[in-house]
Amino acid sequence: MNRKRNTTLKELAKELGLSISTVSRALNDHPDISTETKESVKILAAQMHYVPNMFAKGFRSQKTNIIGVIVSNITHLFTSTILKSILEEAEIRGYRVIISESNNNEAKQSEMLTTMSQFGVDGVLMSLARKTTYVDDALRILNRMPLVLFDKVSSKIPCTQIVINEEEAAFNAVEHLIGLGKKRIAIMKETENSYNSEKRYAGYLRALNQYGLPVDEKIILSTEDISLVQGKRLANILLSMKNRPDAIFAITDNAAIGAIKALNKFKIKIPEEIAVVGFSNSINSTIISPTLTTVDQPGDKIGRTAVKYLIEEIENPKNDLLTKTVEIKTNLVVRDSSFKA
Amino acid sequence: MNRKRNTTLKELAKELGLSISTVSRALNDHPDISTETKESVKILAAQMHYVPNMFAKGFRSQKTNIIGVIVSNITHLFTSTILKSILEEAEIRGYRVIISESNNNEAKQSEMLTTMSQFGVDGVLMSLARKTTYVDDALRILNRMPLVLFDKVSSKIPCTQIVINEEEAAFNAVEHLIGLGKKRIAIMKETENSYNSEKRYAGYLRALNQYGLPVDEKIILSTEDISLVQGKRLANILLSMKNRPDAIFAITDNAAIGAIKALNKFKIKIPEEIAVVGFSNSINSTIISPTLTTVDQPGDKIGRTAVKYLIEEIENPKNDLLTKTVEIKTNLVVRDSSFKA
DNA sequence: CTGAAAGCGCTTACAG
DNA sequence: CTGAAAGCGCTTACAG
Repeated sequence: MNRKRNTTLKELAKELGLSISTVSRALNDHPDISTETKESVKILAAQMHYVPNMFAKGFRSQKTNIIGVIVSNITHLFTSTILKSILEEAEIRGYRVIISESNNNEAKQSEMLTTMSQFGVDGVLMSLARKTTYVDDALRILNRMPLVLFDKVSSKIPCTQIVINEEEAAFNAVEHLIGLGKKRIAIMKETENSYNSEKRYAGYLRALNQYGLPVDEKIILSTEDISLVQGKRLANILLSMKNRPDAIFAITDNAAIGAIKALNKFKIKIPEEIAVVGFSNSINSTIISPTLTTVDQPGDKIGRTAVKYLIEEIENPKNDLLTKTVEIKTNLVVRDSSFKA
Repeated sequence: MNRKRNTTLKELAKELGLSISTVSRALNDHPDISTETKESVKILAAQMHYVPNMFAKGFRSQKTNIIGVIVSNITHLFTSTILKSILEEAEIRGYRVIISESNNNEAKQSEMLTTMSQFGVDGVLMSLARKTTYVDDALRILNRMPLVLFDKVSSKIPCTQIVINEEEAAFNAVEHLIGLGKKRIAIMKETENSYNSEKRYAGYLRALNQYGLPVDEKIILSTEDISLVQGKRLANILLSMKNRPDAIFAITDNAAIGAIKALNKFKIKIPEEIAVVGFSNSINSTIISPTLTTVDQPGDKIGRTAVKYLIEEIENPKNDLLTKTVEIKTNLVVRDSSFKA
């Protein structure tokens, strides 16, 4: 079949008996052009369904109005919520978005950065792949365009970073458990020292210290992949102890839900015998029984803030490299898994 | 700060004392160029971190290798699963992806189509906004580039459409309930006649007919927004009947889960008194208690298939407009909400 | 085997 | 108020 080509400035110009320059200016509301000319040009443009070719435009002006976004896994609700707000906020500000997934693969992530650069995006938003150690590509990108990190960040990359108040959020969660009278609070965290896991662990320790509770290594559990299955497994370990904990703080909802499933199986009363608190406020936290107390991370706000800072840097390139860290406040959502009946 | 610009062919050419043409050809492995020249060009290109400017390239060749994707809501797991596979499959085939959300807003959807066209994407993948009636913009796009619809489709748009076997899937689900000995099966569906809801309803009716069960309008419930809350509400209506159903087929997992929550509240035994089957195999279906029997929609396969057909049409534009409908098979996942103990 | 030149669709400094 | 011309970075038919 024969595809129609898009209408071009040239065709409009020919049709109107004007020059391409004039048509271009008329469409862009240049003050030099007379109102009547503008009028007639716009009418014909609408009639012929003229849409400017953004490639030509961006190519010419060295500005594409495209933002590149790199995340590890788009199917995580937290991630897709952030993406949704990025799409919305970017669109409001006149930018389009190209999304890539690294799948937590560092090599892939580097490759995506290169691709972004090929496409001449005006800036990049990125949440780092787990265990990212090689940051040279990110640094090279940073030399060419603004880069803003969010959620999974790294101090090795001197750029604006948008995070939640991880430490404080964890502190609040544990403090809440202490407020319920819990004295032996286990934690389920990640083995490797991801930014997020480390901060949450720090908040846990601070809460115990501040309220004079002993820190017991035996109930500080770590796992590589902090998933539902691992939550179950770790909960079973806790249940097998003579000196069981009376509360569990899991640094992800999935692990917390796995723990609840394990506790339910053994008919442990939640929260009376063991209270459980998660982190993320995923949908599942309202589906599980009992419903899960958890930290709500405002993905929406994270996305919008990241876009705001990135576009600010794109449009005001005068600023020097700034390593600003922006903390977004979270909220503890108390539900049945920790509610003192 | 001073951003570095990307290295260009011109710079490479100057450095090497070659013409731009030769450098371009060397990089593209043109047969005319000598091995040594290619070698030296490629070495310098790597050293100087040369990345081709895709804008210039696409602009010149009238091919961007970008696919536009329009979905209604990226945060639905089913949608993000499809998107994930679209990203993967497109990348394998050398395409990048621009994603837009319509938020089920028809005007927004039209706008997105125009934007896609502005960016000169090579083709568009789209899942229609609910209640889409105005298809002129889609038809215009179709005149300019290949368009493939998936999931939410419309017979008004003559293009390749990727769907699941909605009718058969619903038939199988209801047949399964009948196999358990259920004789009075309620359905929760959508008020408006979306493609998906209609097909599932048709499957429901066919199963009842085929097994000689009466169709009772009173237990055929419709709602505009087939959500968890609505599922609860409709379940309460069913429970208030003198002649209660012994099974519920909800055309979405959310509604099914809402129903289960309502039944749990009234201590109705699931599946003995009332069995429940949903549709989607969302994560929640394994979190709810009892776990939910549901139709697994292979989002992954839908995405890959859509990309495959679209790129096929992009790269072989000779084919005439073809209204092919591709059906992806689904699977009934039987869990506790319908398992005869 | 290599180069000069045109051109993709647009914007914009320059000239009138 | 309008137009001719250059140029963004690349590819490719044409010439040698």
